[in-house]
Amino acid sequence: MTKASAVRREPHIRKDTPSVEIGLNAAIVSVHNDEPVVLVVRETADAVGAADSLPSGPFAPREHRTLEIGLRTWVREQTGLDFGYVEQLYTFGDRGRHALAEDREPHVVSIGYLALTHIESTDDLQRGTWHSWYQYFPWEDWRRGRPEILDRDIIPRLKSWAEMPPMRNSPNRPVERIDRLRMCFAADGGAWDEEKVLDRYELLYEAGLVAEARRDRPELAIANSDGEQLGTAMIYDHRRILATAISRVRAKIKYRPVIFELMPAEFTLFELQKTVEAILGPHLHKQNFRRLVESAGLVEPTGQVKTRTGGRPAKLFRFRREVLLERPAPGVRVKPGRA
Amino acid sequence: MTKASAVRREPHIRKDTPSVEIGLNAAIVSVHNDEPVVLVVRETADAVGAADSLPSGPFAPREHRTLEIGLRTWVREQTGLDFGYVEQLYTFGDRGRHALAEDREPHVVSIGYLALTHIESTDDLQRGTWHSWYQYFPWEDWRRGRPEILDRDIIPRLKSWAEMPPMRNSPNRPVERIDRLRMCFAADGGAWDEEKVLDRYELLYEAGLVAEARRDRPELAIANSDGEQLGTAMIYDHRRILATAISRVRAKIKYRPVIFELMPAEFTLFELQKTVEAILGPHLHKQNFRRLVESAGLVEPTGQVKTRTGGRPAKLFRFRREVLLERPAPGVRVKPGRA
DNA sequence: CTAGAAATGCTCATTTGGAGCATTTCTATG
DNA sequence: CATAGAAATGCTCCAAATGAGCATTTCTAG
Repeated sequence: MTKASAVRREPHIRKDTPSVEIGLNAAIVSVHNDEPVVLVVRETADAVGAADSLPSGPFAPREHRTLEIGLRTWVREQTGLDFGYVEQLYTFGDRGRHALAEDREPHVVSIGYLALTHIESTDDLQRGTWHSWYQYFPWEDWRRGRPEILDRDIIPRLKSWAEMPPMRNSPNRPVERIDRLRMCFAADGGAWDEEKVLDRYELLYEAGLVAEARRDRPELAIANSDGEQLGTAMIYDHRRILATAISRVRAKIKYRPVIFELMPAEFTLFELQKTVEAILGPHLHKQNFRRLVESAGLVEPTGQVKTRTGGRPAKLFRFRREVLLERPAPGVRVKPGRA
Repeated sequence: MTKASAVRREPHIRKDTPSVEIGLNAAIVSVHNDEPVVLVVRETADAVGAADSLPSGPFAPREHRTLEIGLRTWVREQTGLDFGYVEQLYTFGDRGRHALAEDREPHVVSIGYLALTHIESTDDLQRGTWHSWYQYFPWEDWRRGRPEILDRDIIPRLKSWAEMPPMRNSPNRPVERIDRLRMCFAADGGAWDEEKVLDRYELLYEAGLVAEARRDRPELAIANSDGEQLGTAMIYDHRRILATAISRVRAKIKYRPVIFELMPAEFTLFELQKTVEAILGPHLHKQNFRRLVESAGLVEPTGQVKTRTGGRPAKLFRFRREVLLERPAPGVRVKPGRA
């Protein structure tokens, strides 16, 4: 390979570049009744293979001044919802990976976004279908202890996949598979890391255990047709985008005060804790949680109290914005990997 | 706004969507002689307005099976370098933001990547131009204490920008500007957060203080033509991508063992510390750093020692891969915000 | 042989984080 | 009205992690 002499003069302007379409996809997350939920647009069920999808649409540079404006436009059109907080997650170049490989389809690159919102009104509730995110990822639901589906369905099937001789053309040696299984699913005694949602989904996809994998690589369907469905499938790569979203929120609330995007203006500390636990999984010591958020300066009392809590009235708090100016990375710094 | 009834049937396939070109850009980072460096492709200087750029090229879905393969292809072609570790950073929808707004140009969306590599040979050194990243961001260089450019040029000019009445059409109220200034640049007594590289660059861009802003919005050029250049400019949005890359590495080495991508196979703990300090800024207590990486299980001794270190010979260590299986988020957990 | 520079080993005071006991103050109920 | 039950809150204790610095060991240069 020659060196810098090979530099092309104008690498950015090529007339013969085939066109690419950009899809914008929003994982809109909220917490309702202590349940983490995501806004899905249900496709009509009369079509065969209909599946849930995230609000989404193509980026039209002439109409949308920025990617984010395009996203907000599509979401507003499809659900009527105006969300506040949004951040970009990731750009996937192979959505519905092999399924759309036919050369006549325009190649679609999809950009996933995470939006956080608080459901204020029943109106908000009816703007689409809010589904618990655990419907798509039942193995992530540790609220009632370690989910059975792990030891009953997932780990055994992944184990046999990991021990299988890797297919030709696959760069994965078996040792790597077994290691990834251990890392992602805490197979032998390791600690469960609640942030590895995406890694787990991608492992299941590679192993051909989620419906999307069988959809994209029909040759897998025969081998893995038995056994329980692992979560509800979604259209294209939307479940992967949702997995990315969950990973991101779970990581981010620890060093950015984004949890307050999910709260009303005033709340009790226990309500805040319940919301954090909805996102991360329930494992927080009540008194220590209180000490944590108060001493971090994340909240301040409003002076009001809330009665009919079932016990002693609780002080109401609000988010203390000044914390952003005081600390470099303010967030609910619960320790990772103890769900 | 109506609700879910407005859902479009096939939001992903629109024949009338204008074409978009995707640019792939690599910030290839290394550490050479304790200096953090990035691989730039220098444009010929004979053209007016020539500027440094990152290795980059358009994504061609027919030729490139994935985005990442496309990126590697362009980098190999332009520099001859094969890097190992790479991760996607962010997708920018408005590169060279207003400059290319002419409707006839194809709209370009650029995806930035971060690659980490160790410079093995002098051959690697000659594959392009390795520039210290502080050439582009002199205000990030705290190796000899707080950089003078901050108090001499940056903060005063940002202060007057923050106090200026916001332009019409701008949603920023002055109070927000002053707060962002405080957050990003630790204006009054706050702690400098070494991870906020991108935030600082974007603030300078908005304030019209970097050359790219004057290039994209010529009306700013008059107001801000005086004063020192703030760092070397780059083509399109490449400096923004580099800022994103620096932010990401600085954050990531704290919870992922990516620092070892920058190291040779064997190294002394002090060499490791120097590399970390090159990335983060120098502020580490030697003995505690050693305790940190050893007790975290990040490294293991090879049994060899390295002499001619200028003093007592140093034990050689290597990265201990098993740590990935043992800990959820292994990294050099130095405290944030103390550079 | 000696000074200087690094590498290494250890100690000590603080801070932070995990657990649990004890008290206070509501609501629901007989 | 008195009492049980449920939460909210206040505090204490202990162990682990972190920040600083002193002391020793073992090279190289001169």
